[in-house]
Amino acid sequence: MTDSRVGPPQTTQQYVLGELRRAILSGSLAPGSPIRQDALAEQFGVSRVPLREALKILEGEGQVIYRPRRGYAVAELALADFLEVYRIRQILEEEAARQAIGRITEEDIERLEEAHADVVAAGRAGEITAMAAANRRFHFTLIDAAGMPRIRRFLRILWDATDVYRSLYYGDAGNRDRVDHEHHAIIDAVRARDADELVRRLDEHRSGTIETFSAFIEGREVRDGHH
Amino acid sequence: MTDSRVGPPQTTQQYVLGELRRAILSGSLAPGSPIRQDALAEQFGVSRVPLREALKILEGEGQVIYRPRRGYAVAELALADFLEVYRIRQILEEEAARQAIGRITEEDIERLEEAHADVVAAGRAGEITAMAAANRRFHFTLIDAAGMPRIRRFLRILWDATDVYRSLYYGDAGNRDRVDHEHHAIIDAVRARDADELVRRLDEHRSGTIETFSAFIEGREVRDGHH
DNA sequence: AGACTTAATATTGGATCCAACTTATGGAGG
DNA sequence: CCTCCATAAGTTGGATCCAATATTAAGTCT
Repeated sequence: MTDSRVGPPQTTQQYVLGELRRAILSGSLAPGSPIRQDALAEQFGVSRVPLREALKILEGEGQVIYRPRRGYAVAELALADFLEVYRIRQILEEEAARQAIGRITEEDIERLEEAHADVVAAGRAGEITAMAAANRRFHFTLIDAAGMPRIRRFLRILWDATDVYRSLYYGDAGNRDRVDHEHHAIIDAVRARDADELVRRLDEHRSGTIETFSAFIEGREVRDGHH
Repeated sequence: MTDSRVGPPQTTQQYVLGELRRAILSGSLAPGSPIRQDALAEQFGVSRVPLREALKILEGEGQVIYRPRRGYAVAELALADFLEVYRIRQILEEEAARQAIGRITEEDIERLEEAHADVVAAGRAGEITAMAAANRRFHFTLIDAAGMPRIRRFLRILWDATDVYRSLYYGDAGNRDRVDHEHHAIIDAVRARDADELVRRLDEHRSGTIETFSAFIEGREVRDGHH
């Protein structure tokens, strides 16, 4: 997803990192559950050393929580955390969009349209995971055009933090149509090199997911008694 | 290993992480230089395992660069990187400041003044390191008041990225006076609960350092022939 | 002399082992 | 029945060891 390029023989820690991301995303490592290093390492067929280094990366991204001598646990997103993530995304994506408008090339825009076509195709096929992946490619094509590597990194972390919930949104067919329209509007704004319009469209695009996620997380918090 | 530390018994990786930060900050690990794990581990009196975990954290923060099978090297800041860091700081610190204005307590403001007093005192004593530390406490008191942990984390990373150069700025007595005035203006804006004014003052405060650093980094790049 | 091969040396990556600490378990006493 | 303490089991943290790869040095051939 992030760096799943093939070719150079991967190190074990990179492999484990990928598996961990997948496990967290798929929910087989549920939010809040402790991570037993021995069991996981055996499951992955590796020793604990590369597992621990991968966990350190995830800790830095806030995907897992670490307490010395107590070990790691999968992070849980409280509603407040979730809203903060989206607020920061709004701020940083605005900056990235404005930078991108002045630098984006015709090829980038083609990639944008390709990614969007993949989103629609995956949506029709009902392949939620592929849809989420294409959606991410769509948005990061724009973000990459800004040429700001640190913003890019932060945004990747923020996207990862809420990725667990993304399938929720795409599961609904109505939302899929909505995404279709909104992506079109985004592409149009890019074509027109209209930064203000682009930012407006991006905000609009985000607002839909915020509502869906907020409702879900709030429900979960009430259920689990996080008060 | 000398256990001359206070508080909860630290793990070795935390100790090593602190030492690494110090070494990078002080320049004894110079930007661009490769990190020989064996030598460093011996120097710190530990094995390579905790060292590597600490390096993974620094990699996540962008303080070191990692290439599989080639090892780690201390990161170098190109001018473009530097400007990006400050641009992101401007954006995120504006958000933090606006949130803080509505939530900051009288005690927080007292802490702000205390930290500033420490800045001035250290400045007079010519203790650059202490001055930088107090300055950081000053700014993060404000940032903490925003109650946005992710913004806080990002800002810490951004501050760390440029900390190597900070002593440069504080070395100059004129800059020290300038900081004194600007901090006062910031505190006044907080007291008045004037968010717009606060953001203006923060921007102004940042602009001074940008000039100093830019000139320095540009000079270094020309010297070292970074194209 | 320079380019290419091949051997040596250095360095990183990962596995195993042991120590230190934390959490769970089982009594003993109130 | 509950609390407190001691013990046992489980888990993490770190050191050492070995394998895999990268880098440097030496040698060979044109």
